[in-house]
Amino acid sequence: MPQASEEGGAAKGVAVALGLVIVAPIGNCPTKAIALSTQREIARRAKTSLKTVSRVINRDPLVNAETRARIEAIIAETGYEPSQAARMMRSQRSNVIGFLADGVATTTSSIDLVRGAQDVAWERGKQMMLFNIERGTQSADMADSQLAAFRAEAIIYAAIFHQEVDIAPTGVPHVLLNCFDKSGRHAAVVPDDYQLAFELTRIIYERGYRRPVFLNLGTDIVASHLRGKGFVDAARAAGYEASGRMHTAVLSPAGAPTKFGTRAILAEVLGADEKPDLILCGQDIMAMNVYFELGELGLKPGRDIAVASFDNLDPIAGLLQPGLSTMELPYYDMGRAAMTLAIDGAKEGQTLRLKGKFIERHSL
Amino acid sequence: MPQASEEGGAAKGVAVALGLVIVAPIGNCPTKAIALSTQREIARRAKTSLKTVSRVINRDPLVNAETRARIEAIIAETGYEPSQAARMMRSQRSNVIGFLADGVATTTSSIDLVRGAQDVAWERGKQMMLFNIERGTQSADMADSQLAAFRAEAIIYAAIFHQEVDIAPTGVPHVLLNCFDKSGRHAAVVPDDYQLAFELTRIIYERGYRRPVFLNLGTDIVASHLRGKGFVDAARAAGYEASGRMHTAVLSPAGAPTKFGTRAILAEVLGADEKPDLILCGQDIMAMNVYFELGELGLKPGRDIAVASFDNLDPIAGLLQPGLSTMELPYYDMGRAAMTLAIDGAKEGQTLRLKGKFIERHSL
DNA sequence: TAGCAATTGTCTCACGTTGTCATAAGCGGA
DNA sequence: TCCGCTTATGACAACGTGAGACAATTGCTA
Repeated sequence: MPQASEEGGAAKGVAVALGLVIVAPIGNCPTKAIALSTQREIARRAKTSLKTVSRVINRDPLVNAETRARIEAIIAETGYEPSQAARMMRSQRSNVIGFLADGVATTTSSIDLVRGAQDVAWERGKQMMLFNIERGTQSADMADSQLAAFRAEAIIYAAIFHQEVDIAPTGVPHVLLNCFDKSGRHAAVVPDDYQLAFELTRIIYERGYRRPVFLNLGTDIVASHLRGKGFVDAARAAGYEASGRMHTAVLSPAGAPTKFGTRAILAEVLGADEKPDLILCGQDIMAMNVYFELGELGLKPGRDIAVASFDNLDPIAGLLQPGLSTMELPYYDMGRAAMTLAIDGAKEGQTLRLKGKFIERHSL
Repeated sequence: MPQASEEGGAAKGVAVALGLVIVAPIGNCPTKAIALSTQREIARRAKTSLKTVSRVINRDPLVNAETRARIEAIIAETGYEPSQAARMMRSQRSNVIGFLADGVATTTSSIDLVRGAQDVAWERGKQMMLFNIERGTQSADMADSQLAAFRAEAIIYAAIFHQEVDIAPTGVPHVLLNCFDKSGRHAAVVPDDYQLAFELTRIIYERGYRRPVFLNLGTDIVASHLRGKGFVDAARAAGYEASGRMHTAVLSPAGAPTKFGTRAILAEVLGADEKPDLILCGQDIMAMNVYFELGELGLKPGRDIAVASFDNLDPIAGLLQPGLSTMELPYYDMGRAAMTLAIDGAKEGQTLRLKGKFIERHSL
């Protein structure tokens, strides 16, 4: 901590010197009672037996209402919580579900994967243990060890973008989130990228746009292929051929820092005879880039040319001017679905594809 | 005695044979061995005692090298991990540090708070249990209960922006992260907002800018006050009076969806006799807004007028065109510092202020 | 008075691990 | 042969919880 500057006035040196002495009065917390450690202690205070306390905690009906109330009062007063460690020992069930977030937590929208999973875990009385890892590094091994040490009952493995992964099966069932295993060894929850693109394209044609250009993600991206298909199919369903209207607008390989090729593509398509009436971007960040590049060309999104996208990335999509109309990826529901599969069990290789939602703003 | 009978005599071969027969259909996973459950089981396979296995696992030197190798081989082969639950029971130490992220995880940069804390936890052999909560809701109570059930040794409470909070003391020590308690009941780790603004302003004047305008955050924001002071002080240190150059550019109260008042302020200051040569924004998102509004006024940031900001928000700061020069908030180091305090203990009311770093791009 | 239900308590065990203490084997010296 | 010592290993208890078996007590009814 080289950058730290410390506060605390003149007492600093003294306090450090007296560290041990100062520790003693820490327990003097006036607002809340001291947390008691055991049921035995509760029983002692309630002047009853250990077994009766156990009965109350485990909702055994064979307890007198008055006794139950007395014990519950003491439990509430002392803030006692049964020891998870002891419960895990006794019951031989950990109730722990691991969540390995592979780089996930560095983007805002995929936080919703975590939130969805955690909400379900709470609803179902499970403990979710979350680890931010990077695949192939020490962090992944450490997370695995810790989950093994806690005897996790299932593990959710979440990827940062929709991709294929190779996760070796172990003793505990895995659920792949935002990724899948080609061999079908694990259950998976992924966004329905085909549907996302089909639905957005349907809306685009329905609103009268006829010359959309799709600036798609890199060809090594799973979503890219699926969305391209959805785009073309929806156009055909509307009676138009759009297969020539797709461009690859991400130059960097998957996982590397993003390099967009939007500038050159925009120059080309905007210079053509038949000018596009809409730019469909593979992701909101690309759309932001396109906003700037259109601005430099003197074009205002939403007025001179429409823009649409995928992600609904908070807070960018809402803060762009005009607000970006975009297909929201169903991350929260995906998180919920993955945790549900993890708890209830899934058929081997079962894959859930979740639909997205169109978020309307003013760029379309 | 039951161990002795299992180990000895003619039953041995049979037991092993049966063992293989039984194990085979259970663990039909070809890639990795079956995870065994207990040290007793390891001992049985190694034909040794429970205690000797325990010694090997706990690096007790009083074990014959040959015996150690034999046991370690079996442990490696089976992928055995000691049960945390049992260890917690036996040692009466949980090694668990709670991390309550109050809305934190919904912004990218503050993920670094989590990363920093988790890295230190790993380095120190602690288990960090992370909960995304919202203060005052059920989620906060549930997280508290779970941490109590796991007998967490300390709790880190992280806020989404630098603010004062009121956390009642409980039995376990708290470390406040990105927030503080006015009464000084808890240790705290916060960004040194005064330094951030002072340093950025110093650089601004050093580069020859003389008419900066500071579009500060809302007046109810702690950082706002501190940065305003740093701004004015640094200007004075450079020989200029800047107290009249500050505006409040966030109209919404803290925590509510952001409403910027930048448009009106820009119109005013750009219409004045003495036009500003630099717009200093309170946060990168505001800077993004300012980019758009300057664009609509026909001004290009970095060319016609400089822009600087606070946050280094990924990926916005790098993707704006031109890239945004901004003061990075030291979230990763703050997370590390908070976990260090949580593990090693902190003086009551101790406050750590961490300095930020200037990230140079092309808007300045 | 016996019989019964409701309530509470006693006692025991098991979960997996590890600290304490005890035991066993080997070996040199008296 | 015995003692003292080292090295290696094993037996046992206890952490907090929850469950079963069963006894004890009270109050009520047949």
